[in-house]
Amino acid sequence: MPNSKKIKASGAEAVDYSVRTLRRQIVDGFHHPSERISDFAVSEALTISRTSVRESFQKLVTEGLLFIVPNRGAFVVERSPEEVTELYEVREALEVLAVRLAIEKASNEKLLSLKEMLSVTKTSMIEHGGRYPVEVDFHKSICDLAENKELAQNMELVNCKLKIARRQSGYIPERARAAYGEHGEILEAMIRRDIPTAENLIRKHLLNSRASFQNSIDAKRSDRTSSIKKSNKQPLSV
Amino acid sequence: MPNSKKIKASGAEAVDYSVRTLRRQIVDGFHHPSERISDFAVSEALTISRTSVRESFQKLVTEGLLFIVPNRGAFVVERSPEEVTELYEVREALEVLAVRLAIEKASNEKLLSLKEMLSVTKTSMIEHGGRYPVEVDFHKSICDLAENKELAQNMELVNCKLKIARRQSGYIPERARAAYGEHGEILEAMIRRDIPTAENLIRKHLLNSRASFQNSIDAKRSDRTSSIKKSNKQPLSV
DNA sequence: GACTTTCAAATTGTCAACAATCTATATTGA
DNA sequence: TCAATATAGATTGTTGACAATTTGAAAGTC
Repeated sequence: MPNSKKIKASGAEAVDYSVRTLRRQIVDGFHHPSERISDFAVSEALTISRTSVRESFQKLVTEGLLFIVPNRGAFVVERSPEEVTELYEVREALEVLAVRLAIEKASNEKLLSLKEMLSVTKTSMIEHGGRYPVEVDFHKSICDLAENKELAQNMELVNCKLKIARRQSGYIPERARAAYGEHGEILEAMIRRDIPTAENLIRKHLLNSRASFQNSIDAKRSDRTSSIKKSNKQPLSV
Repeated sequence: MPNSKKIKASGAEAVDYSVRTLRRQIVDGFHHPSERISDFAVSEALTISRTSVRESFQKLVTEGLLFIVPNRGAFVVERSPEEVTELYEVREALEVLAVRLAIEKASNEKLLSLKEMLSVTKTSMIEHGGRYPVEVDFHKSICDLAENKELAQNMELVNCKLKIARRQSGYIPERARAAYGEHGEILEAMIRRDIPTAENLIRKHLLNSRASFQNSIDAKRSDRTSSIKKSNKQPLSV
């Protein structure tokens, strides 16, 4: 278990420390779905008490990343293809709302600065050999412009779950490039304050993302017999 | 503190017991917004350990019902009018999705049985002197028909938060009657499999609900000086 | 009298230990 | 050899206790 920080959090932060560490480890694929996570092991790794770890387990259960079987322990949630479809359905509803609110609320300056950021991202993408840097999250930016914390929280949870599911598929450079183009189109519609077009575009964008993801899963499944280890690379929010 | 059940939950259920009890108490208004809840007091009332109560606090924080100030304790979340607006915006997105999915998935039998239930509810409403019985939740039924657990979970959390906020307003019989009529119209459109109309109707319905709620709040605020205690009645999901 | 300082009671954050439960190995019997 | 049982080890669920922090009243100062 990688302890990026062994520094014990002072005050009331042991639980928070545990939550942050475990969430990152699960999202980054250090703990794979259906794996059991021992509270004792975590408490030793983070040098905090089991009590704090168990409190963090409860938070992660509510976030939908873990489930607890009584007297058996905590396990990383594994999602069926049907559940991934459900996640995409909810995500679409939330993202469409985000786009609409962002159009209604965001100033021209903010939209143009996002466009500028997108352009920088494109350059950066070329430099990284076609790799779309995750730290610049287009969808997160839109959500911020929507200025709705409830929406942000719901989107965060849904996208976190999707990110975990998406780890099964590898990184697809063509899809990342296509996604960049689609982001640009959506933003152009937003700058024109054209709500219907922007909503349609984000719907199509998410449909493409979903199709690419599910194709990739199906492809992986067909050559499951090969012993090639699954990619450890970071999946994207595209 | 009312202990509806003093029976100690066996196995790994102490936390769950605490979560259910506290959630109900908060939603039912036994604990008002901004009130501090002492883990020690709860542990004594439920005859379980503080550890279990504290684990349940973490769950309720993630659900958005509590917030924790380090070394100060847990407090019931209080929502500003702006945050209520945010909740309604997200609720609308989720409910519209629920209606669409329900139209796509539900059988005629299920829709007609819901219509039947609505009719029974109307009769029951008249018997109860215009009081819309909460146990029959139209919106929850639609959500069940949508067959999307992720959606159900998000809606549950959002509606739970709205229920708490709505406690500030009293029960408005006229609104309940109007809501009943609107529910009927929505259902008729669903039976006709008319997605656009059903979506428009649910949007209008939620807009009306929101307007009624906010008017009621404003009215209450204007005669805040009167010492009449706020109603302890159960608010509705209309 | 108003304002700071001190200090004790109360509450929270954390921990280590005990009891209950599960798991996996070893043993027994056919 | 295989299945069923017994048992020891490991893991979880729960508890009470200790340390750290906050609160609020009492005492002291200007």
